[in-house]
Amino acid sequence: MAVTIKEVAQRAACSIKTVSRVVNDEPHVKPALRERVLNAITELGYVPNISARQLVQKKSYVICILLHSSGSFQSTLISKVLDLGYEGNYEILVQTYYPSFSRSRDKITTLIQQKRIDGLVTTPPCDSDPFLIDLIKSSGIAHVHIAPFQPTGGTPYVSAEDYTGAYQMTEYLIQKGHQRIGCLMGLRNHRSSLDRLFGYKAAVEAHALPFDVKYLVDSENNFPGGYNATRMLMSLSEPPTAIFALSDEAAAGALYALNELKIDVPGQVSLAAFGDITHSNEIWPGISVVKYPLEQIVEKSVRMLIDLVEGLQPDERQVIFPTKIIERGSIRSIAAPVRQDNRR
Amino acid sequence: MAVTIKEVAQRAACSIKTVSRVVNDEPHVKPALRERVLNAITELGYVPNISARQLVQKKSYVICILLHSSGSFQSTLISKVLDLGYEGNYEILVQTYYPSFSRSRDKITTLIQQKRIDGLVTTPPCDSDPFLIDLIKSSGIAHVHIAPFQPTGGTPYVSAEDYTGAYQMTEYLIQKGHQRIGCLMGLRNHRSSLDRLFGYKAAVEAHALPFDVKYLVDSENNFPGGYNATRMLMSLSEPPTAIFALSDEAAAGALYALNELKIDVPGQVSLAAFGDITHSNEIWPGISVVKYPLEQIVEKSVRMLIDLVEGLQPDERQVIFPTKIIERGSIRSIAAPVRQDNRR
DNA sequence: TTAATAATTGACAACGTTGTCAAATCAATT
DNA sequence: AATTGATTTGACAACGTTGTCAATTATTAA
Repeated sequence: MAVTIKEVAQRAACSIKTVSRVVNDEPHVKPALRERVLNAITELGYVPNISARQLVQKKSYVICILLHSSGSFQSTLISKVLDLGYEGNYEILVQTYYPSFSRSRDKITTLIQQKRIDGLVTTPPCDSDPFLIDLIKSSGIAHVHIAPFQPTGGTPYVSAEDYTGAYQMTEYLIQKGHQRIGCLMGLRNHRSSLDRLFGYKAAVEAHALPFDVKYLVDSENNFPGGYNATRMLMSLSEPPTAIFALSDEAAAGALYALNELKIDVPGQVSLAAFGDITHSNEIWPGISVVKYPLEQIVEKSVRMLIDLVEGLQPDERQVIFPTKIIERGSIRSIAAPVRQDNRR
Repeated sequence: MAVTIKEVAQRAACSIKTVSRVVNDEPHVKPALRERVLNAITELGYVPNISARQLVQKKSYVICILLHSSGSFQSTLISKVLDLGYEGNYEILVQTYYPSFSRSRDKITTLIQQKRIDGLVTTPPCDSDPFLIDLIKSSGIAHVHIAPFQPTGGTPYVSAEDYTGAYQMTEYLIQKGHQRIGCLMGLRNHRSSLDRLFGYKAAVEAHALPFDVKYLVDSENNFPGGYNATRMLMSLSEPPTAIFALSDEAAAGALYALNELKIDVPGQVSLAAFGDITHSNEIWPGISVVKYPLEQIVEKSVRMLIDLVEGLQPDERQVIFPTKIIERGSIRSIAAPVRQDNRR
């Protein structure tokens, strides 16, 4: 049915190897012959059979990106990855991975063993699963990792300035006169969230503000988390004048809670967020954010992985993208009140 | 490096063909020998090479689902699809497709020509691209289609009761005493939205209410669309007492607009939506909806596709799932006012 | 027991490509 | 013109499976 390399060779009156060379842009074919082969290819509508190539090259030309679950972070990531699928020879297989879930483990094991994938990009918290890390190590499959640290020594990774970004936003709030800054932090087992928290804390301390644990509220990185944490913050005897949510979703919950409490933003309370990953500006217009450059991170990690798969040593093995503050009007300057404590 | 079928055969002292039979659960192997082969397989850690199998069977064991762009509909769909990837022999390749975009066309053409995919699930509006439909037809690739009609005669499809669901919700609102029901409709080239609109219209007319075009507002299926349309509706001299948004995102925009206008939901205006696709109940708690069974649809369409790929004629070629109304408290009964017109 | 039939097993040729290496051709130098 | 060396080309063996069909063995019927 399908046209094979043999038929092309016949038509171009040369050997199949020559056709192969032309198809793969290898040198050592004279222009005239190359032309003849190219013509034969178009005339016959020849398309190389990938399975045969895979068989002999022991390569699947499929790379895989592992995700934990699907939320807004994931959906942005996925859409970026899917668009990368337009490039090059590689198909991109997206697969969910739930740590300690045996079906996840079986699936990824099979994918690797059957050589259906040449490489793997992981995102937290997948990389904290020892089984997965062991599997990757022992199989020797190419691996790049999206997160602010190395799960296994020396694994290349791509990340953003979580610490610095949070530090800068906190400092910015302080410079606007805020002294009581509530912080909606994410889960403690998520390294990015932790780094952001450290950045917040460092900025507060650097400016000799009282670091008060009561302004630090645990909250999952989602809407109800931000909602509940904000209700709690605003019920304090000395409520914060600014709230810094370490995720988009928590910020959305915070905004909702403030609306409900008839607290004007930014009139009465300023709001800042870390993320801007979802189309948050469309859904919740006007929240000032530290932009997390997810799209750049995803693109870079895939490109690094392809380099690794192709045996090129990437020039960088750790890439950290800068963050930046985007002002959208949810932060207001307030007159700095007289400092109460911390004056020695 | 990797263990091959040959080595297993050697160890089990039989032919490679016998090993193949055991691996593929074919008959005609005596229990004792089968046992021996199975042992050899575990002892050596043998895993069949998929590329070789692909080569000889002319089958990729990858199926593809095409999407237009990434939004919340897409993200739910994707996460469902990704979880289906835990089953069976097929990997699922998710690929964006933008009608009339040449890179999209090249990509899908290549995927099909290189036999990297065995089958294809399409979602609107991809299926309205004549190039894609032609390609699918001429290549003869297996195809299932998520939408309320057939783009090409006889293509199997999976869908939901868009018309009936909208009819029922509208009727429900009417029974609650509402006579002026605003409708935020989606784009007119999206067949599902159209069907919903027809359902709304039919219900209004069936109850002898005045069908007034001013209550029918164009709005893209997103937040700003719903926001703007609602502002417009509420500025009418006789604003609606209920708003029916034909998508989740538009409903979110509507709720935001109503909040901004200090209009209580459901105290002053009732709100209903069609969708519940996103985790809308978490993000915008309490909107009453017609549930669109996206997850069932996706699962069914993939299973149908696999059946088609395997040459099984699926028993159903059109599957339409029912919708249902979920009350979450955004709809209020109002005393039926005296009918003004329509009394003859 | 023998013949006929059914079940089991294996030898070997595909599948369509790329890698290896030898042969053939060409260009450059003596 | 002969020799050398580089370039171009091709023959053929992988790659690891499954499909075909023949050979073998077991089972049944006469």
